Amino acid sequence: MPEGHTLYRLAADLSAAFTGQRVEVCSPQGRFVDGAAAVDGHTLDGAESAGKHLFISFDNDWIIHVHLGLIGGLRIEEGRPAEPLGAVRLRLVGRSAYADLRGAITCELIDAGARATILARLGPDPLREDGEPGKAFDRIAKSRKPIGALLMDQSVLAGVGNVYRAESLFRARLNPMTPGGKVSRRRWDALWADLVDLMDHGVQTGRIDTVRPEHDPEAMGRDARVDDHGGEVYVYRRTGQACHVCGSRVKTAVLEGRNLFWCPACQRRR
DNA sequence: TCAAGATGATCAG
DNA sequence: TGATCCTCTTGAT
Repeated sequence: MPEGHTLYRLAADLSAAFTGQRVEVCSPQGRFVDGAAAVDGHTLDGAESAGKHLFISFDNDWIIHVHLGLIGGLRIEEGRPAEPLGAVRLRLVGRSAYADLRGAITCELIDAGARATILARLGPDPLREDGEPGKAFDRIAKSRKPIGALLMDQSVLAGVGNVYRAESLFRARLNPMTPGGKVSRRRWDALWADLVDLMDHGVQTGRIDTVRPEHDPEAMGRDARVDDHGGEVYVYRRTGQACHVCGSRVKTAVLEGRNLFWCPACQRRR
């Protein structure tokens, strides 16, 4: 379930659970044995996220770089570690908690230089205080690609995934196929501010709620849907159902290899 | 029991 | 653009 807010939360939770502790590091699955051995028994200095990337730093200058991809997951549990269940790529064991990583697309050992290279590839992250929306706008304004594709491009904007893409565009009443160059600076700034707000809420609650009483009291309770991912949404995975706002049927199409959802009436192309 | 799909990204052609 | 990788859950058979 990883979009940027998930990684941000994980970094905070990992830091809270393990920072300053000597941790046991292993790879029960066997696919990260050498990397785990390089930091096993060392003190964990902290964890941070950037977009959908997670960096776990150790006192011997090695960093574990994790990208969960579509299906990866990292769970932190209290107490002594249980027998590993399933394919646990990486396990961290601290004084009173342990963490298991499964299904990640990337789990590798890197140094500070490689970390800097990864960060340099990423666009601004709405969750980071140093995120500069103007940098993303420079790319968007020059592009003829649809805004629905640009939002998913991590070199344009880091941390936004398929749910935030669909929902933020709906809330902006912006058609996903609108070319980047046709999006005004004013609309982009509003979209960015909304993403900051939505993703910050995601960090606080651990779920993606975009239909919220303070934003849209009328939509709440009318036909609000709690999606399987655990949040209340306007269009995401609501194909064929009535739009909460206008009643039109929510449409879907594949864009950038992922399912895109939008309301053809509220997000009419201008 | 098996196949499909899922909040992602990369690489070859 | 399509194939591929990673794991788990859900729904069809």
